[in-house]
Amino acid sequence: MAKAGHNDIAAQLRKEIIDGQHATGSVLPPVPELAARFRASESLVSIALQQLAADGLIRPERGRGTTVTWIPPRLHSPARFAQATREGGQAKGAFDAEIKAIGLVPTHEITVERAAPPAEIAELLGLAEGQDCLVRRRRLLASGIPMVLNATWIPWEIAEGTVLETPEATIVGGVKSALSELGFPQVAAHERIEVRRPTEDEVDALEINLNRTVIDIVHAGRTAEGRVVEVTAMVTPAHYLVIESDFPLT
Amino acid sequence: MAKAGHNDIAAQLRKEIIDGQHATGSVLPPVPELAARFRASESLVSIALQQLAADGLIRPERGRGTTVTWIPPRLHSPARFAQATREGGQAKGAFDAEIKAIGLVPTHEITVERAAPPAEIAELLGLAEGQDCLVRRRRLLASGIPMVLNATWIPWEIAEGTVLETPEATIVGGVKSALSELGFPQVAAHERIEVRRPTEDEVDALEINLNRTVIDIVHAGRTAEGRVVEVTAMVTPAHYLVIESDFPLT
DNA sequence: GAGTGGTCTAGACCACAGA
DNA sequence: CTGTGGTCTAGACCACTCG
Repeated sequence: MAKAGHNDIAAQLRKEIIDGQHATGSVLPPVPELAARFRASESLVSIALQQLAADGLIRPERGRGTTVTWIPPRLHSPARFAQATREGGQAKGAFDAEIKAIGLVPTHEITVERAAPPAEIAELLGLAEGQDCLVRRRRLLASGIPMVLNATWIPWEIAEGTVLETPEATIVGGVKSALSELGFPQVAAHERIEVRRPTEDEVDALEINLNRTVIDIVHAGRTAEGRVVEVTAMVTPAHYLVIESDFPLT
Repeated sequence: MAKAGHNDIAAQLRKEIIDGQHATGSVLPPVPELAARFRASESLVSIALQQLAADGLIRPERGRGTTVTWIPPRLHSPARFAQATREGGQAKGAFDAEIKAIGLVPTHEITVERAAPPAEIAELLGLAEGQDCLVRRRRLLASGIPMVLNATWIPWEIAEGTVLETPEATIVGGVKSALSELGFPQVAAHERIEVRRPTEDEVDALEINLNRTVIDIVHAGRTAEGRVVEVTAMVTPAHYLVIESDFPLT
């Protein structure tokens, strides 16, 4: 291997990982070994590894080594995230299927709690200060690698004492169906997609590098009367998602 | 200023820039000065500056200094990129208005040429190998800072000899209206949104850091017969864009 | 304790812009 | 020629994991 800069080292390793020479879950050679291979200092190799970590290809851990965390084909929402959440059961099923298809093991963590929504969510829901929500939080993982953070906020007065409080398992038909049966059928939705740096909480929950970018999708569903009865916020590391949609032109 | 790590230095400078202590277009203090201020080595400051450059807040240039390139409020597409391109004239106007509103000067570069589409575009347009397109490329800048790269591909057999070949100025009513008048009214569109690392060409054209992420939106408009007559690819550095959309739930 | 990655420094050297 | 940022090194030191 000829003398290389940190961009070259990163590019070469990136290529090798994507080409499958380092399987997801395997451990890269230690830094001193890579340094020898590329005839570069260990500092240089470290910088290259940080770059790959920012892309989500690897996860270096002190004392343990550098694990490959690349998820080969991108997770994509064939129709659109909206459509996926529309049918809760299927959304879970779709995630499971996509992860299984690439040979990884999908897992889910679901928590349900009562909490005050952040200002942005409260505004979308038209809630005043002090009005709580039911929050359904989900964390989706592929073979232990966190891939998606998902939080659905529903006004407490709507959700209290209903099936929505069920934490375990997926609500059959999804949150939107459940809300519909409770008398709040949704007819339209608004979505806001943003690409940004992760918050500290997201860095922890998604176990990602500080320099990774995330996609933040905020989805608000409203009834025929115009009331927003559900806001779902999804955060996922940027390179995991391709969004596709079809729509009519007027 | 207490002793700081590179993340601290980057965070502090980021805060100062966003708070307006360093105006867009101004030049940051030189590296040795910042190093003294933060009681850190120059190498450390360099790393911090690279981090900010990857976020698009600054553009360090050898010999010249480090220019602040932050665009304060985010450029956002109120309805959706699709809607903006639908009305070409207005899209240009909307960009101009948003840039002017934050005190910067919008400029445009438009080129029109005949070229072979890349494989992905050709497939969307249903073109065989060797069939050319008319390409209308636009580069939108705010006070000299490139913000958007835009390429519209139209099959040559449709565009040849029409108003679409007009390079200067915006086609009144936009490309979609022009196509409609040529007998190809569009009734629906497909969009694919992806967040990724920039290509080398994009790094040059957008004058961005290698580590910056870009948003890539590919928009395909089709007629009632199902023929795709126009594909528009838009690339913009990630933090410049917030996408919003409204749609019905069925 | 040995080996992992993470951070930082001091300094060398380079590429480039501008007076 | 001076000052700018960019890259790289060698090595010190640290935090962590695992046997």
